Amino acid sequence: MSRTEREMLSRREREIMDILYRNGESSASEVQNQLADTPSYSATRTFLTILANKGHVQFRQEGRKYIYRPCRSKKSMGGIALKKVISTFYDGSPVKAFAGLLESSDTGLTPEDYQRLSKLIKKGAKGKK
Amino acid sequence: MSRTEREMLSRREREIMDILYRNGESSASEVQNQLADTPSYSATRTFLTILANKGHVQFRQEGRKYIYRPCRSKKSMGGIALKKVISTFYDGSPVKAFAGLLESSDTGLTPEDYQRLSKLIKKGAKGKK
DNA sequence: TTCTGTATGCTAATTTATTAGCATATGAGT
DNA sequence: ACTCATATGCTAATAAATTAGCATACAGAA
Repeated sequence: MSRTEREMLSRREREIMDILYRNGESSASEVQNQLADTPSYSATRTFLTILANKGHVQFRQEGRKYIYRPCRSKKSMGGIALKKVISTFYDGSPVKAFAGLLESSDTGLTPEDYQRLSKLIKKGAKGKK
Repeated sequence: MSRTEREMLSRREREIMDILYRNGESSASEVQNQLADTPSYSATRTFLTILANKGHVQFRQEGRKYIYRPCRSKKSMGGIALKKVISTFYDGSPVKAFAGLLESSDTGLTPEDYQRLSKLIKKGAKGKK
């Protein structure tokens, strides 16, 4: 299997990866219940097995069931996903992306968040010089 | 066609939408050339037509060719995509996402960027109180 | 023990996505 | 006018994704 084939996820596969990233780890039936247009249990299992074979998820046995989780870290995958969005919608500029986020009316950011952000930026700017 | 059906894009459809969002607008052959594993021209056309029927893209005739572009704005779609990534990988916290971005070694941010960000945050915090 | 609910493994059917092919139109250059 | 390159529209074939079904195992309750 070529690299691009391993990377290439179908819709359901992507959905499942997203669920696993959100949850950290899940059993097959937990995944099934969180899938849109809930498919059969065996359909769900099929995808989990495919994902395991492709090396995207690993699992451990716990009692009678398998618990699945992504192989690669949430953090590193998040970074990749973020960069892709920024590249597609914000001309590759993180600043533009962030500006867009801030100017939406319901940022959901608390005053504390703003403080934290200020700190992060100061720290970043310092590391730069 | 149900709403979820219209929303549901296949891999190629998604790829094409991303290209159109990045470019703003494109002819069929421009799209074709930017697709991974370049498919035939007619395959490309098929997808563009499907996307038009689903209401995701519109087109105008220019000379002898059609120029396609997304129906919905880059800005609003970017916001949605960003929120999805933040929800999947950063516990729904924009602050966490931004922190992750800043701490990666190659942020690509210039000192000017840091200044701009500071300003944005100050402005945001002000609007808040 | 026996029944029940929920696991897994494997297989096969169906639906969807993806592709190429062909007929046809049109503008540009010779 | 004729040819070439490049459009579009439509259709049909191929490949991949998605689904359900069935056999089986095993833990816990009756």
